[in-house]
Amino acid sequence: MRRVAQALDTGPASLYVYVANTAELHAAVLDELLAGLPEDGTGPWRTRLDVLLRGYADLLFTYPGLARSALVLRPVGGNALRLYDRVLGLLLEGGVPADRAAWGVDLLLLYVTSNAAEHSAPAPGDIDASADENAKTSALEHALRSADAEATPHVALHVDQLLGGTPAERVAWTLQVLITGIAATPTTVAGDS
Amino acid sequence: MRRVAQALDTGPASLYVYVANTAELHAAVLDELLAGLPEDGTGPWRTRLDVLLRGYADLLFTYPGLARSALVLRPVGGNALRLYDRVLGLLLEGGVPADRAAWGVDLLLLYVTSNAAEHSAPAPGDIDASADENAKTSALEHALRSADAEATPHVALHVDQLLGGTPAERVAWTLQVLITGIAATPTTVAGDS
DNA sequence: ACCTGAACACCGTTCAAGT
DNA sequence: ACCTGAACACCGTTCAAGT
Repeated sequence: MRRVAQALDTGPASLYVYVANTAELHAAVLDELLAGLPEDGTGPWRTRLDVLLRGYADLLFTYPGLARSALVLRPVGGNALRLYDRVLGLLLEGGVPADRAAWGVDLLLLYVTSNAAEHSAPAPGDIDASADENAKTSALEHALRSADAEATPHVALHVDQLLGGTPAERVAWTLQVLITGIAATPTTVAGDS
Repeated sequence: MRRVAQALDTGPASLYVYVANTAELHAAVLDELLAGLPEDGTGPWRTRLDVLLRGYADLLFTYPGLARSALVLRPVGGNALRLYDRVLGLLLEGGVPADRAAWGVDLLLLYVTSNAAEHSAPAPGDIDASADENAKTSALEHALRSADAEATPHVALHVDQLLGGTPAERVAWTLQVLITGIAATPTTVAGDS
């Protein structure tokens, strides 16, 4: 709030004329940015869904603070609704039954959002995000590699696979997992399909 | 930090003798709490996996601040490793190929963590979390119900399904989606299976 | 050597006082 | 009626000074 106010050459109190709190400000900024998502192209639905979700992911990676905000307070602005609609539309185009597709939208966007939030340094010391990222990765790697084979036999046996793959490979795999699972798993709710 | 220090009848500076920062303190507390997860029982692996993940979810729902911390800084303490090991072991027991199971552990725990973080009020005004929860739900419901049928036709057509299901039903469905997808989706990495 | 009081550098939010 | 300076009530972290 204080930084935004400063950029607008006023005091932080002035912002409260337009937004109720920081969460609302974040939501408004995010919805504005969502207008910049690439338009739908041509090609198979699966590819277009990938492009759309990656576009959203890129946006959230660029502004990790917004990813954290979007996680606790779901975006409900006009552009966010259009994003939901596009994801839902693509799943339906792919032949996913409506009830599964409806719940699946939530899951896909939750994954993209939380993945972006996860790979983000905590807000304050935002000076060197990639150094922080490396520190986190090597802390995890060290913990897994020095795992006790007695206490955690499966981890010890499969360290290389636990740590394997590039971030891009893992994201691609995870999206495939989600879409496959969504298409294959009936909901408990009766309804059209 | 200040609250913890006060509970220990000292100043906040004293804590920095034992931890480097707030993130480390959170990680230590979480790992301590993870020791209280229920032991593995008997029955089909799928049920035991559900019980384990729900136990973790309950813990994170009880301390939403820890869920947010665990999201940005992965737990790597001894008890966290045991949790990874148990989840990995159960997937392997279920016949999931090792490479998929290894990546799947990450995804399952990310989902549980981010779901807990999502359903948590922002830290400061933690007075009435359920009121905040209701406000968020009705804001989402209102946004979806008043969706423009022109701009977002799929959303307009499937509002009831988008909003349908109890939280418990959605969690159960999502876990099924994840496990189904994990078991069915080959990784891009060559290796044992 | 180990601990800590006090200060530093921030936050978001409120409200009385201004125009 | 609309805007905002200044204050309030917090944070996490540092470091010089104490024991």
